[in-house]
Amino acid sequence: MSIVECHDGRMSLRHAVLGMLADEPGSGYDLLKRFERAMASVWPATQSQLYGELGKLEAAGMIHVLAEGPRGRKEYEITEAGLEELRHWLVDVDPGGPPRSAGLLRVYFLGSVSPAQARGYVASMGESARAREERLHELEASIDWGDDNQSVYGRLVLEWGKRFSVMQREWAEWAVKQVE
Amino acid sequence: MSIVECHDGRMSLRHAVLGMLADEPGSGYDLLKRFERAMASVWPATQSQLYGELGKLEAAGMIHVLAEGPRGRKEYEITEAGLEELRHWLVDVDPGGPPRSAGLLRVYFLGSVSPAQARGYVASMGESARAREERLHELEASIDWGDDNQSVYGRLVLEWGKRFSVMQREWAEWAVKQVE
DNA sequence: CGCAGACGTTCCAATTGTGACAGGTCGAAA
DNA sequence: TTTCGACCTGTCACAATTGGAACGTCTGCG
Repeated sequence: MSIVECHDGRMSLRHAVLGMLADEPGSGYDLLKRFERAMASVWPATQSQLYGELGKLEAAGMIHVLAEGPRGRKEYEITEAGLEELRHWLVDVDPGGPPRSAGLLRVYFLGSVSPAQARGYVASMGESARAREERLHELEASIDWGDDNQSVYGRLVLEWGKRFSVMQREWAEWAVKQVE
Repeated sequence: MSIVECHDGRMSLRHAVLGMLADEPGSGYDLLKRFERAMASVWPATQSQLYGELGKLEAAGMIHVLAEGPRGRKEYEITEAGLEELRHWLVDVDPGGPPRSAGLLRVYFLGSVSPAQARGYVASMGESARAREERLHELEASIDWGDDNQSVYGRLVLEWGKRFSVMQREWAEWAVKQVE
């Protein structure tokens, strides 16, 4: 049982960090910013988690300190072992079904409130989907897309978000009519 | 600060339990079965969680023991306070954006593996979506839908699942072409 | 009878996520 | 010069989630 245990269960944060560092080295602070900017809607992370993970990853030899900056800044770089772990995670599939959704859970129980309230709730789901749709369109327009990997795969994720939002909005419109 | 604190943060399991009991009284074991059958893909729960929540909910006065059965079986029923809490949760909206998705997270980092592998991964996402699509269609056919609340709102959730699966499959088909 | 298997509850240990807090360094503007 | 905001690292306590083990009770069956 080596340090690189095969905890095949979740812990995707670890891989999120590895993935960001695989793209480009950076400090914990950098990663925090990158998480906020690019992945807030896919995999939010707090500072506590990030620094904790960085410490564990370094101990496990998956990343190492590339350089130290002004204020104790530690710039991390992914190691060969880290890259291997990342690829292993990416290839050994089984993303495990759709994740839990508090929004949908609520729909199950809408029988406990009045039809009018239920309709209101579903409508608000549609509205928030529409708002997300707009935000994503703006985001798309504000980024200058290149041909690098990050652009290609980032575009894939963005497109997914757009399609998801459209689906949710259309579903909500349909659902409002059903609750009558 | 009453027992019914306003921990507005998550903890949807509590409300999932309340929702199930609002629909129909039952024991922990019953709920476990119902969770497996109806909500496995929306909000999975384990026995540890269920029994724990039941204890806390009883202590908080949101449910009470309706009857005791053969093997120490305790059949719970939701109380007025519990119903109120459930409705409060349903109405005080803000479901909080789309949840984290390990599947999408991976897409971000596909630049770390070969295009062929990336294409393979995206294709597998499409395939699993297609499989889910089929399962849901079978599920739909196997249920005899009535006009009760459970049927109406259950149908809404099912439809959401179907649309989600279709979206994901179509996205995957599109994405495979992009990775070239 | 004896026992497999469903029923039913309870406890525990480990991991992960959240939010607040504590502290230190640097650059630039007032 | 002082002060402020951005930078940068870390720790703590708590809640939520997961997974498994332990343990007793009833029912049906050979």
